[in-house]
Amino acid sequence: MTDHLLSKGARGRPRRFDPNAALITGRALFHTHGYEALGIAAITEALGIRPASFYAAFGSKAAYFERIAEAYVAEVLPLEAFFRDDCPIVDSIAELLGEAARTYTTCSDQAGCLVLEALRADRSGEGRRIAMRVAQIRREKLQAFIARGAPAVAFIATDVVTVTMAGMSAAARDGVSCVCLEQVAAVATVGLRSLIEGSA
Amino acid sequence: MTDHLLSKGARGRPRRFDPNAALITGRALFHTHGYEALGIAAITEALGIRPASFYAAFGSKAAYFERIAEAYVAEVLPLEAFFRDDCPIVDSIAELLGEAARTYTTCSDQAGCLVLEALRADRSGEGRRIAMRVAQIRREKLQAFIARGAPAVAFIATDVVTVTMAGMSAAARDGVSCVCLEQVAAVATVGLRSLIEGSA
DNA sequence: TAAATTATGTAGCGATCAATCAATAAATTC
DNA sequence: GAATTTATTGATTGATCGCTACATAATTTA
Repeated sequence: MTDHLLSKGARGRPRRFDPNAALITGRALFHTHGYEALGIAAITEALGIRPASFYAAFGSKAAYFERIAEAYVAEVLPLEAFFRDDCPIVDSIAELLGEAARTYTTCSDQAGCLVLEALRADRSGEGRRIAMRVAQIRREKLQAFIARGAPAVAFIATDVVTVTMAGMSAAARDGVSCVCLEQVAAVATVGLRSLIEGSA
Repeated sequence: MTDHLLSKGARGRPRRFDPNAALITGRALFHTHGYEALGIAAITEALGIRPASFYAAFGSKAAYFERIAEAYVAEVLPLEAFFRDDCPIVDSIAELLGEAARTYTTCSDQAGCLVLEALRADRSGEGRRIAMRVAQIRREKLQAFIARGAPAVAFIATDVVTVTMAGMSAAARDGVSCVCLEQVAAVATVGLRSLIEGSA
């Protein structure tokens, strides 16, 4: 329980809070309020610590968010889990879009994708820079997966998936239900199937 | 040129700026920077006036934005221009999505839809409230148009169009090109055609 | 026990936010 | 010309932003 406080050979005064738990809490806070709208005051109050402790542990709000965003994409809708070589590419995409519909609507006050919504919320700030980088890495990974099964249309198919997921994330934020998004995902899949099979 | 200054029967000291021109300028500013990120200081500097003059003319930043947003939806991608009874509904949608692809990418520093991007940028503020209302009215109008040609699937088709346009606006903001978005629109149209024709 | 190290609490930094106040200037009406 | 009306200028207001300086507290190492 308090292992993190008494770690081996840690000199100096021990922390009174768990940085890992603080990342979990911060993830929920950023998902609910967005990057810009979530202030240090709200973060430190939720964590039960003072700003000085926050900055000693994480460096800056941007660095804190960056760690949270990277952990998020590694855990939520991991592309590796959807794209397997024994499965037609369009079926993988259909699964991904359907699961996105469900994931984006699981919690009403944390609707949509943490990264995609942060990307939209910031126009030029540090939050956008971070979300942009994380989203871009994910996009390239997605394109590589699609290229294995449909190289001729990998670029455009990636754009379609990206646009659809961004739109679904936005719609989820606006209150669109899970079943509606699942239907949207199904319609998008029809178009993608036509695109991919037409290129075979 | 200065007609607005010398309007008939206007008592009191005349304005030194044109409110209509200020709305045009503000539209470009909001489109570029977003609602939250655009401050009164930047607005008044761009208009060449002092904050007090701005508030005397428009009341508040929110009211200023509301007038701009309403003028925007009335002018940009007007639904009435796309949906005519002598035209299959899916063709109207295809035209709308294609034109959205072009509109959203005409100016790189004003990419995407002014209203949809404002909707995404604000999580709970006044900007979101306004953009939400404007977008909702537009959504209902779109659904009514689609229902005339495809009543059985009007709701889901409206969701598909809404999600696609929100995603295209986001992608345009992130630098996706016009031709890419046109291809995305074409793929989405394939799915919609299947949906609508399957319900006939 | 002394020195070194690290985290904490308190307090506040300068900047920016939307919005406003009082005083003044410029027009019309009487 | 005097009164009225409206817009202007200039200086702020209180709140909040991300962030930090400083002294103190709590731990390890020597």
